[in-house]
Amino acid sequence: MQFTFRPSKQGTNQILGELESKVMKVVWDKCSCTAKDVLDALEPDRKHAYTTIGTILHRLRQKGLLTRTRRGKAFLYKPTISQEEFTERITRDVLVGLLKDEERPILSTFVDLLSDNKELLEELKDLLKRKR
Amino acid sequence: MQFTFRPSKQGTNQILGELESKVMKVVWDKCSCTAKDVLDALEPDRKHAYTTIGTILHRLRQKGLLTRTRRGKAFLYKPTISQEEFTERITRDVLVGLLKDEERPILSTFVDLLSDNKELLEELKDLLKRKR
DNA sequence: TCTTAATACTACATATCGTAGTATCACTCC
DNA sequence: GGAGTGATACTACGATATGTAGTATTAAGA
Repeated sequence: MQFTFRPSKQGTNQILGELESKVMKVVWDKCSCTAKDVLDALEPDRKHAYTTIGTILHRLRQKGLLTRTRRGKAFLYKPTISQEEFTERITRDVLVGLLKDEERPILSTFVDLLSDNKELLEELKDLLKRKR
Repeated sequence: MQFTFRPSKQGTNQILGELESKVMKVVWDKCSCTAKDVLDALEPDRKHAYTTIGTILHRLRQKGLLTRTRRGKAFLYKPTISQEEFTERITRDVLVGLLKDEERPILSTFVDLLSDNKELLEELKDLLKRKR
């Protein structure tokens, strides 16, 4: 999967569109559900057309994030990857992307950003110790 | 400046379009130049229309990456930020974007990625030591 | 086989980026 | 100080991503 990362956004929204994000969250939450289920779960947000959800579900399948199986008249959508795995993969890919450029001051910038946060700093030190 | 980061691309191309990237590189390289200069510098690549460069230059100004001053008949374009500063800023913003999500396993993933590279690992340790 | 819920297909809007044509502007030279 | 022309502004089209939803078609189940 090829994606773009939007640092200014939040969570999965940094990768997916707003509605795509919401839909994925519902499917992750329910583990497997129909388009109708998604529509109902989204309802508190705003009323979307049934077909809008269908389109989003279709696109998420194209992106490889969902599969589906028929259940009676409708389809049952399932994530191909857990939210945790998704987050991990994104984190990894973004970092790999950053590390590609050897001119990029990623180490110093990273440590710099962590400076404000003692806990993270300690955690990083621990991780490094364990690497030895 | 709001941007999207494309991990799969290379260098400034992770942020800017392909042509935008090439144009910025020329301007950074020459420190200041006209549209004509850019066109000539790009020539080895491929022949673009003069007006295409104009459009790109205009968009880069909109993005706050270039300013210009008149020099005779033409304008002289200058970067508002050095390539190093740009790279730094991008690196910083992307990392901040990653750190926003506390569920994101950024530390462990980072250390993991560095595992293959003894030098980087050492550099990181040094940076941390100096932080104390 | 018919009904109808559900999906597929199509389409429009906005945004970004590559592309370039036409209209207009402003130096510079006579 | 007017004309010529090089340079820029404005406009526009195509492609892709995303939100949106209407219409056409399909297939489950009675």
